[in-house]
Amino acid sequence: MKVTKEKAAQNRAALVEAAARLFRERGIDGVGVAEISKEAGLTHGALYAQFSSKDALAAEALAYGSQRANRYMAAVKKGAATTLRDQLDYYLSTDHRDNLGGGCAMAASASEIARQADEISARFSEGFEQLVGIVEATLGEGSSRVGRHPRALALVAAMVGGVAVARAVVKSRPELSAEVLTAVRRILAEVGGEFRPAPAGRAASARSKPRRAP
Amino acid sequence: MKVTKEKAAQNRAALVEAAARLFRERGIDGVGVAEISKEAGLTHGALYAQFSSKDALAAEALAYGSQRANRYMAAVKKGAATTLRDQLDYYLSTDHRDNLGGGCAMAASASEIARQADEISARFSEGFEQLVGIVEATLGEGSSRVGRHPRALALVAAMVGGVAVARAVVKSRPELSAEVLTAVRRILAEVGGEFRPAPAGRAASARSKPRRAP
DNA sequence: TGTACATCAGTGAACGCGCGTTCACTGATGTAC
DNA sequence: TGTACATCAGTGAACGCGCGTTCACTGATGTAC
Repeated sequence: MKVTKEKAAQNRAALVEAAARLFRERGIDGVGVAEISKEAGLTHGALYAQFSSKDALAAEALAYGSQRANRYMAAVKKGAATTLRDQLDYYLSTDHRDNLGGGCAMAASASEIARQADEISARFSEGFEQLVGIVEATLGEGSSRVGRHPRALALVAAMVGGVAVARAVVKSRPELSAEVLTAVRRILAEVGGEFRPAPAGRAASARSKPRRAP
Repeated sequence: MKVTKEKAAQNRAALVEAAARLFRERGIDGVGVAEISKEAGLTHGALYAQFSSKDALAAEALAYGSQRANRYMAAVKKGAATTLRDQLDYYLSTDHRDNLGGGCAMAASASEIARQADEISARFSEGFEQLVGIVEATLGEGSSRVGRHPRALALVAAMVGGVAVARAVVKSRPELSAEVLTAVRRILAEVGGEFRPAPAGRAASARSKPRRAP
């Protein structure tokens, strides 16, 4: 039966929300349209009244999830300016690692996206660029020879890889998983320019090495 | 009909090789046992004479693929010692990005592994640690406060993330994909200690910033 | 405001299909004598 | 070395199952008059 426009919009939103969570938890190919519909309190027929295909829903769910997660990243620290350190502490935390369904969609699906429909990978690219912009805004000057924008690209790619790897190894090697998160967090803080090595002195002349020949 | 032990071993190897390639190209859930068997010149029944399940084959295929790929990484530069730069140039190349089936199994499957059977994620962890060891062996001293081992953990996680992200965005944003590879390559070379910023001078006093307060 | 009716979101049965796995069977291998 | 036979890798039909998608139908909504 027909429902009010308002109710129909609510149903559509419920489908997107359920899909966003389930796809992150179990992958796009790992969840069926029946389960998504049921989770949203509907039948699978209703899904096809709202979306032309499962792929179309997946694309919208990815865009929705990215918006939501990126908004969170942009304001991790409540009531004060968010720094790169705050972002890294959240993104590369065990909490985020263990929260598949509620975390970053890119970390949850990075290596699967290449095999998905074009509309899905296009939404991934948009979410990625948006997160790069958010991270870039917090970058310090640092000591790197690499500019801010490419540094932000590398940071986000490394953050995605860090969480994906930490999730992949956590079942068999939980300590290794935590070490990966910590290592990536520390290295990226240095790259981002918040930590900087002491410029000289620091009992370090024995450590200094001649610069690599070209 | 029965075949010689030698032929049976060849058939088993052909199954593992076909599975390793196909799983990397299309994901473990994206390839059926029928296709793997056909690719190896057998029927799916033969697969079950060699392996107890698809998951068991996937675990062995992942181990096989990791061995193969890591052996390559350990000796990228032919006829001379392989440096970190050689490894980064290969791993973060467009060639590697575009060679799903022949490249690193971790980059191809990182975000899917968390959802797979325990035996599969255990093989991932082993391959990851092995690659960390290979990369660690080429690390320079660098200017980082972070030790060699955690630096190697972060490097490999970032390499995996860089290739996974580059693959995810290449269909919709090929230039962005190339930029990601280049950015990650340059940043990781710095982290690895092969590039180091000029310690002082270099028309840089205006660039230097006071160290962050604790 | 009241009535008539076209619209269309949602239902649920049905579609063809490919999945992983099982199993009775085949027949060359390789062992026991 | 020659013969008898148990082994078992591989075949191919069949299994139940869940998948994405379609479609005839329902009935409250919302519009036209």
